[in-house]
Amino acid sequence: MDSAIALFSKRGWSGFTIHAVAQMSRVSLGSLYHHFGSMDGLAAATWSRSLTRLLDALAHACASKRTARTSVEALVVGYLDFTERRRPEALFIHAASWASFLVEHAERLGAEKARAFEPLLTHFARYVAEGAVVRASPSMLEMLLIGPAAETSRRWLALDPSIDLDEARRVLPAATWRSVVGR
Amino acid sequence: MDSAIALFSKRGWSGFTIHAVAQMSRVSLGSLYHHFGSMDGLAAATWSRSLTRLLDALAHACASKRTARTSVEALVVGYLDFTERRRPEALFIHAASWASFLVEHAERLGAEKARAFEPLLTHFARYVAEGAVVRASPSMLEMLLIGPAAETSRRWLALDPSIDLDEARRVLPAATWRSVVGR
DNA sequence: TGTACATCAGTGAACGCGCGTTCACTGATGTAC
DNA sequence: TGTACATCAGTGAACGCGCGTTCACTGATGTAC
Repeated sequence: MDSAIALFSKRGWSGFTIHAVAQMSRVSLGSLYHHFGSMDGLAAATWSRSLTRLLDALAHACASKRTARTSVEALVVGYLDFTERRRPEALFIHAASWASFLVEHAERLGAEKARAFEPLLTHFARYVAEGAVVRASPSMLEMLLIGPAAETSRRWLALDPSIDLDEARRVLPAATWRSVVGR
Repeated sequence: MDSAIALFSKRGWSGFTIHAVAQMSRVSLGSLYHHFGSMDGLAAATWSRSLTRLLDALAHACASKRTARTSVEALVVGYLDFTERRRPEALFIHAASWASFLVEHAERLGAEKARAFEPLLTHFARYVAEGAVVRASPSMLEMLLIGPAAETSRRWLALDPSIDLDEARRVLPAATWRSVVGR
C-alpha cells in the first residue's frame, strides 16, 4: 500500500498499475492477488487506510479542545496540516474520489469511513445540541466545516501556485468559524 | 463532446474510450483524431467547454446583483443549480480534476479558465476594495466562496444519499456570506 | 468558364503495447491422532 | 515424538482483451491563372 501511494504520487494514474506496485514493493503479483483479490481490492484497501488516517488525525486535533470555536479551528488547521505533511496520501484520497473501485467496494468502504468518522460526529454533536453552532443536518455542517479547507487542499495538491497553505491557516479557521457559529 | 460527457456520466472512466465516443457520436475514429489530435485532446476540449459553461453560469448569476451579499448568495445558488441541472457536465468537471490530460494541456486550459473566470473576478473586486468582504487573496476568497458549494456538489454527484441540494440552497448561501463578510 | 492542383475533412481496418488476471506450482506452517 | 495431511503464503511466466493510435485512402472544397 505504501508503494501504491508512492507510485500514484509520482506518476499519477498512468503509473498506478499492479505490475508497478509489485515491482516497487518487491511483492510478487501472485502474492498481491492472494491478499487483495484484485487491483481494485488493493486500491480500495489503500484508499481506506489513507482516509482513516486523515479522519483519525482530525479527531485527534479536536479531541483536546473544549469549546466549539477552538474545535472548529483545530479541525480546519488539522485538515491543512494533514494535506501538507502527508501529501501523497492526501492526494490519493482526493484523486480516487471518482475511481471505479470506490463504487465496487462502496458498502465496505462506507462502513469503514463511518466508523472512523464517528468520534468527530460525537465531538461536534454536543456543540450542535448546545446551539453553539448552526442548526443544520450533520452533512451540511460537515460541508461548511471542511468545504473551504478541502477545496484549498485540492488546489494545493494540484500544484496551483496561487494557493499558500500558510495563508490558508491564517484565514480559513476564523472564516469557517464565522460560517457555522450559532445564533 | 456531448457523447464523451454522456458516456462518462453513464459508465464512468471505464466507458470513457475513444472507440465508445466514435460509436456513440457516429463520428469515425479518424475524424476524431483529425479534429482533436488524441484522446487526451478530446478530453481536454470537453473539459474546457464544460468548465467555461459553469463559469459563465456563475458570472451570469452574479451579473445583475448590486450588493456583496446578494452576489455571494447568487454565486452559491448558481453553483448548486448548475450541479443539479447539468449533472453530467458537473460530474465531468469534478472527476477530471486529476486526469492526465489536465497536466498535459495545463497551459492552454489554464488560459481558457482564466478568461472565463475574469468577469467574476471583476465583479467581486469592487466589494473587496470597498471592504464589504474580507481582505484576503483572491484565491482564498474563492476557496471560501465556492468551498462549501463545491464540496456539497461533489458529494451529491457521488450519490451520497445524505446530501440534499434543497437544504444546501437554504443553508449554504447565508453561511457562506457570514464567512466572507468584512469587518 | 475550364483546368490543374492543393488543402481540408473524413474513413475504418489493422496494429501493437500494456494492462489485469490466471494458474500450476513450491515451500512453510498448522492440525490430528 | 512421529507421520500424514490440510491449509496458507507466496511465485512469476503466460495469456488475452481492449485500448489509443496509425495510415493509406476517398471525396469535397478552395485557389491560381
